[in-house]
Amino acid sequence: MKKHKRLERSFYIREDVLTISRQLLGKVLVSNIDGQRSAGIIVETEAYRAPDDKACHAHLNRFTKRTSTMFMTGGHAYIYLCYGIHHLFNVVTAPEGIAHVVLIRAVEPKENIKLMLKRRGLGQVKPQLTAGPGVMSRALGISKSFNGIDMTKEDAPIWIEDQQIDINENAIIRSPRVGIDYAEECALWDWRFRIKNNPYTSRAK
DNA sequence: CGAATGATCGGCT
DNA sequence: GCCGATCATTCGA
Repeated sequence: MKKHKRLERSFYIREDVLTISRQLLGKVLVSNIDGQRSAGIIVETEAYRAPDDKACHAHLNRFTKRTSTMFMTGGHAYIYLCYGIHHLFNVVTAPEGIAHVVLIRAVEPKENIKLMLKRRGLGQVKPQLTAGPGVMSRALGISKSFNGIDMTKEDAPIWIEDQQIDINENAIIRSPRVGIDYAEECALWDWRFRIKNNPYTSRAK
C-alpha cells in the first residue's frame, strides 16, 4: 500500500481559510489513538474567521484561555466541548496570531470501521456513525484532551493526509453554516462546504 | 461565586 | 418537529 504523507505546514498557512475549507474536502482525517488507527474522508467543513465573524469564538480577536489555541499557527488542532457533551474538532489555519479555523463537520468512514462502530456503540454502518461534528469525533476517538496539538509533527496522534481523492468542483455545495442563528448577518454567509449527494454529511439546518 | 450559554445529538411525540 | 441532557467556559457581581 502506498504510504501517504500527512499534510505539511504550508498547506495550512498559504491559502485563505475559505479556500482551505474547500480543499479539505476529500482529504483524509486520521487518528492513531491507543495504538489503533482509524480514518475517514472529509465530506463537510465550515470556516470560522476572526475578527469579523460573529460566529467565531475569537470574534473581535477575543483572546481567552480557550480561544488561545485558535491563534496558533496553521496545522494545530482546536478541540472544544460543545453543549457539555460533544467534542468538536477544528483545524487551525493561517500564520500565528490570526484566528482562522475550519470545523470538520463530517467524514465518510474509511479505515477501521469496526473500531468506529465500537466507539459509537452501533451494531451496523449507517450515516449516523460519522455524519455530524460531535459523532464524527466520537467515532475517531477525538476528545478535547488533544486540543492544541501540532498535527504536522510526525508523532502527533491526529493528522490529515492527501490520498489523491479527487473532488470535482461541481460536486461541492456551498451553503450557510449550521446552528449559529445568534450570529446575525454572519449566519447567512455561505461558509459551509459539503460534497453533493454524500450520505455522510450532517443533517441540514 | 453564581448564572447563562452554546459551532449537537438522539429520543420521544 | 420538538426538547432535554450536560458541563466547560465566560462574564458580571
